[in-house]
Amino acid sequence: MEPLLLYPDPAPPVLAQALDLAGYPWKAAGSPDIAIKIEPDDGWAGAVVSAESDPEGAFAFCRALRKRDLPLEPLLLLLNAEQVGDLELREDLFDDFCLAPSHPREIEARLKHLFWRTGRGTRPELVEYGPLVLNLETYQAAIGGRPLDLTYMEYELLKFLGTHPGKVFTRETLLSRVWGYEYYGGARTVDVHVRRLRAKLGEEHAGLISTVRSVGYRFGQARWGI
Amino acid sequence: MEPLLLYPDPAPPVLAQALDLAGYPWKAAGSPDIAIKIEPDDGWAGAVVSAESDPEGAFAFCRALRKRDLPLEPLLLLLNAEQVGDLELREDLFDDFCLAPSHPREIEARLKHLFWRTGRGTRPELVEYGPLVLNLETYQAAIGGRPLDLTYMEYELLKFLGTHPGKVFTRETLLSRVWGYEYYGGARTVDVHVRRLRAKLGEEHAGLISTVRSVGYRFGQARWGI
DNA sequence: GTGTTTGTGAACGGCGTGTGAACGGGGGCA
DNA sequence: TGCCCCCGTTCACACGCCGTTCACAAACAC
Repeated sequence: MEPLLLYPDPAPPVLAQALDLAGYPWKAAGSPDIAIKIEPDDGWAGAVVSAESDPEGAFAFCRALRKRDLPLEPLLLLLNAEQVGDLELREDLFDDFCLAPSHPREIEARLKHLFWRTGRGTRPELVEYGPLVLNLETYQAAIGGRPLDLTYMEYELLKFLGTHPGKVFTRETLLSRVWGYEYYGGARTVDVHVRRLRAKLGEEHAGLISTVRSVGYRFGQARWGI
Repeated sequence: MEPLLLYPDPAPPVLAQALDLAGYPWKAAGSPDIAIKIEPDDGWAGAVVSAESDPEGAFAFCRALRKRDLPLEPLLLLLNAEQVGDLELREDLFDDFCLAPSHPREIEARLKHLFWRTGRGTRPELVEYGPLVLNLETYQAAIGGRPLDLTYMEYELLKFLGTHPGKVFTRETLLSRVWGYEYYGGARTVDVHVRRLRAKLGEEHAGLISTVRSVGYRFGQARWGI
């Protein structure tokens, strides 16, 4: 996804943190000239402008973005509560605004709605580990760009393992976490599913799931930290 | 100026006070039926819906307003901070939202911006995906240029799926989002509608709706980017 | 070498889904 | 007011996928 353009530079820590949390890439610029200079080839996904510390500069920044050949949108404006009056007669400079103290989830929700409005759709929720990608919204998986045709339980198992890379799980743990707490089946069921997963991952990536003898299974490389 | 439509009835005191302060006339209604009954000849200027006390009812109210021949807009939604997550998959139900405790001046500013925005028509009237085209204004559908003769529920289902291409929905989700929250019917109803949709789409395009076993249905192909 | 643990192939059976058909309520029309 | 058609809903049944289990072979530990 293309990055969001932020103002000012450095961006307000709360804003940067909120965007990182929501998974939006971003770059900050302190002036329209710099924004052009660091603009990616694919352009900006949108802009988030904070008018909290320097209102004049912020509005000038917005105006510059709107005057481009391809007006930058969507544009989200961050304000202090006392600055609401400043919005008057500046309706064309922004698409939505957010009042401080702005909660990260409000910023995220506003960006989401803005992207939906402008027809760009939202980003899919992905689980990634090396060449493996799981799309949680579409229930599809791919390894090295090749789509995987997984059954429901295979997908659920791989999703669980993929969200806890490096960690070793016993069969009992997997049964309770993936199959459900009330599950009373044989532990060998896990083995069979792991085998089928390895087969579908292909010889090249079968090693992504490793066996820890007398314990259980591990996805990805062992972690030595944390 | 035409009045704003408020929900619920009686309207939250803070909201009523904010609108009075800003000089917006308004009327409150507790249900879509009442809203129609007390609607002025010139129609509503817009709506402000509070989801703070009764989220279920509020969203149902929004949906009813959007399903009218002339969808009511703009629609401003008032929420508690914890309800932000509820906005997911409901992007089409509102044009802007405002988090409690909402300051009167924020509500005023948002209404002002909404009116400025909607003066220029921002809501999409077409839903397109590949060969499929849905005209939201005329309630007509076409696939590959060939008109589709869809019933009301078929159209609503296809519209919902078509506005979220690639995403998998459970039958329960579809029932609540397309049929309505208060719906308590069998999940197999969805199956039958999907079957009829596939039949009307024709053998060539029946694959547009794919079954995800043990989960639900997906429209169109998965998106791996953006 | 022996015992335990895991990989492998195959078969069973349940459950989720597709399919055809029928019911029944609501709206249009006479 | 009565009729009839449309359409949303529900039911019964069949099919096939897929989760589960088993028996046996292979690998590893001691």
